[in-house]
Amino acid sequence: MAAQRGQRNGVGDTPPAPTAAEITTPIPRVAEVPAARDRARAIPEAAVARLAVYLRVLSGMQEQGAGTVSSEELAVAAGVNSAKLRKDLSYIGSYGTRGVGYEVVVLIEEIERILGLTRKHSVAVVGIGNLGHALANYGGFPGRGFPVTALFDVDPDLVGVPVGGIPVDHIDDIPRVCAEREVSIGVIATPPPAAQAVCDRLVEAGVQCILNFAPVVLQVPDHVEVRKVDLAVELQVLSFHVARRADDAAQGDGVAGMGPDLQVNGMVVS
Amino acid sequence: MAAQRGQRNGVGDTPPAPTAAEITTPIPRVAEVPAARDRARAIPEAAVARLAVYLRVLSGMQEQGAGTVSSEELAVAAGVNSAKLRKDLSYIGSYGTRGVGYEVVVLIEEIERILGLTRKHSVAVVGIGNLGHALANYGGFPGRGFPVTALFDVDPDLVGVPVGGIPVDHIDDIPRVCAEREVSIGVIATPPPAAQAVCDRLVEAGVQCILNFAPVVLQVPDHVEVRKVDLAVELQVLSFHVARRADDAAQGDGVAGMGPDLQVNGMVVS
DNA sequence: CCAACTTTGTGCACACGTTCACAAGCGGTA
DNA sequence: TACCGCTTGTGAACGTGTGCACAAAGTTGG
Ligand SMILES: NC(=O)c1ccc[n+]([C@@H]2O[C@H](COP(=O)([O-])OP(=O)(O)OC[C@H]3O[C@@H](n4cnc5c(N)ncnc54)[C@H](O)[C@@H]3O)[C@@H](O)[C@H]2O)c1
Ligand SMILES: NC(=O)c1ccc[n+]([C@@H]2O[C@H](COP(=O)([O-])OP(=O)(O)OC[C@H]3O[C@@H](n4cnc5c(N)ncnc54)[C@H](O)[C@@H]3O)[C@@H](O)[C@H]2O)c1
Repeated sequence: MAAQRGQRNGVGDTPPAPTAAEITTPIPRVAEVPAARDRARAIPEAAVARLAVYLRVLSGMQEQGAGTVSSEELAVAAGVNSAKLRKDLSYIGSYGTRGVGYEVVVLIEEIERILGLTRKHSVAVVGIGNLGHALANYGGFPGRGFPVTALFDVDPDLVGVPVGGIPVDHIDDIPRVCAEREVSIGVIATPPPAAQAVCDRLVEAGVQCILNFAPVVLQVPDHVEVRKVDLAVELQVLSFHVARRADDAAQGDGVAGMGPDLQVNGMVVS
Repeated sequence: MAAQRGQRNGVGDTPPAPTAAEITTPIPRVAEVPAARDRARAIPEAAVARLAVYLRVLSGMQEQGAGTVSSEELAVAAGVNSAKLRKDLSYIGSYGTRGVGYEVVVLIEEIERILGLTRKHSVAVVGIGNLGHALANYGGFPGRGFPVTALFDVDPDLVGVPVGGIPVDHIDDIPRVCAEREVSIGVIATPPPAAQAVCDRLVEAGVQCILNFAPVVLQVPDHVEVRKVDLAVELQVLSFHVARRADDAAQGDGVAGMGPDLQVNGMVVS
């Protein structure tokens, strides 16, 4: 019976103290980032994900030699509306110049700081099958501050074999290897039945972040952050939209004719 | 001007009628899906994604021979709170029995119907590199109603080679092959610079849903639905949480001692 | 130095999503 | 039949996120 509320009970909610941020901040540090640290707590999850996107776009702009961007330009490039972009940026501070825009370099620095990218985050992949191989071979992570430093599998044929330049270790070595290489993010790419066990091992080894590709709901302690990538769910959501659209069309409403704007792209720059 | 964010603009809003459900619901139902279709429109995006998860969990329960589930059981298994689960289910209709729970079979049927899974959705993968191979070889999709029926690449060495049992076609054949095999979902797994061009080709070929793995913001017409899977963003969001947590620890604030409850994992089953 | 113009940063209202809490409905039992 | 305990379904409160619209702040040109 009963104690079911567990989830919200122990986790999500700010338990008793609504204070959170407006406390006087009793001089935790004289060093830089004075108020910014406090702000970090208040950044909406959705905004964090977008900041990562802005960062990527900004990097591209920097390579093309752009010195400054306006919120409008950046917004268009990132596929969001400019008000939202400015609000997102405001969560991390005020680094723009009114009448001008933002300095690309400054914005990159600040976003990286807020996202914790000033530090390298060592990544371990567990389950070196189809997906694990793809991840291990992918060159895009190290460049963005996420070096893949450890690979694990149970298959004895795989252990010792290097994949993407890194030899596969046996999962029994998770504790030792993760400690040695200071792994901070674990990626689970095992079959679903093995996922929870692997997750438990990673957590025991001190890994605090998990990216899970197995279609399973993982149970973890409060101090561990899990994000899941579930391709089947993505496909099903797409399927839902097709179905909804089909229904709309079947109903034969006036919108069907799609007069409003031709099919160039969903975004209007003006 | 204006139509900038096709995504939200065209869809989400409940136009005029707040009626929705509080009508007396006369005549529960004899003919199917009369009102249900209307409801489909009102299902929050977030709920749709969760319905897909419930569906997976229910399938597992069905295989284990379960006949009925209570919202509480299902909620725990799906990792959500039971009120949310019931609300989500209520969007698709009332298929439970008070005092008892839901019939697993019925729930599966209804969710599949709402998600449009009664129809098969043919999938095409474009870009048969690391990731494309993994996707093509993955056996989990066909079983869930998403048969991968076409593969495309530009690399002449790949064209004609079968991957996961399906021969790779050249991207110039996208229009023909997609039409022949009635592809309804396109998966983009090409390098970022090629993504937009590939997307345009798919759209031109009549594909209405795109799942994009390339870290690029795709521009599409309003009638095309795009979902993106951006692993770099996932990792960066995790990084953000590590950083935030590190800050919290550094601040050594009083919240640490809170001790409302220890609880090993977020969920209490009793 | 001022006026005109540009762009940021944000208060505010609204939309969306989550959670609570309870009446309504059902099965079982006396 | 009448009662009782259990579980659903949902109105309503609440919290989060989005977008508008504008004052503040800067730049440019005269
Ligand atoms: N491949 C895809 O495109 C794809 C798509 C969606 C979801 N997924 C999910 O990702 C996961 C991996 O998929 P895959 O196609 O790479 O599977 P796979 O079978 O190719 O690889 C699984 C790997 O995990 C290893 N393994 C098994 N048990 C293990 C354990 N206890 N500890 C460590 N390693 C173990 C196996 O030896 C194997 O190398 C699955 O959960 C799958 O559902 C994969
Ligand atoms: N591999 C991963 O784990 C991973 C992780 C995150 C993101 N991604 C993204 O997924 C995409 C694919 O990654 P990958 O590792 O498989 O890359 P890859 O280089 O291994 O494969 C890319 C494939 O696309 C093909 N290609 C190139 N241009 C094409 C075009 N115009 N039309 C069709 N095909 C074309 C290439 O021939 C190649 O086979 C990239 O955008 C990458 O950023 C991959």
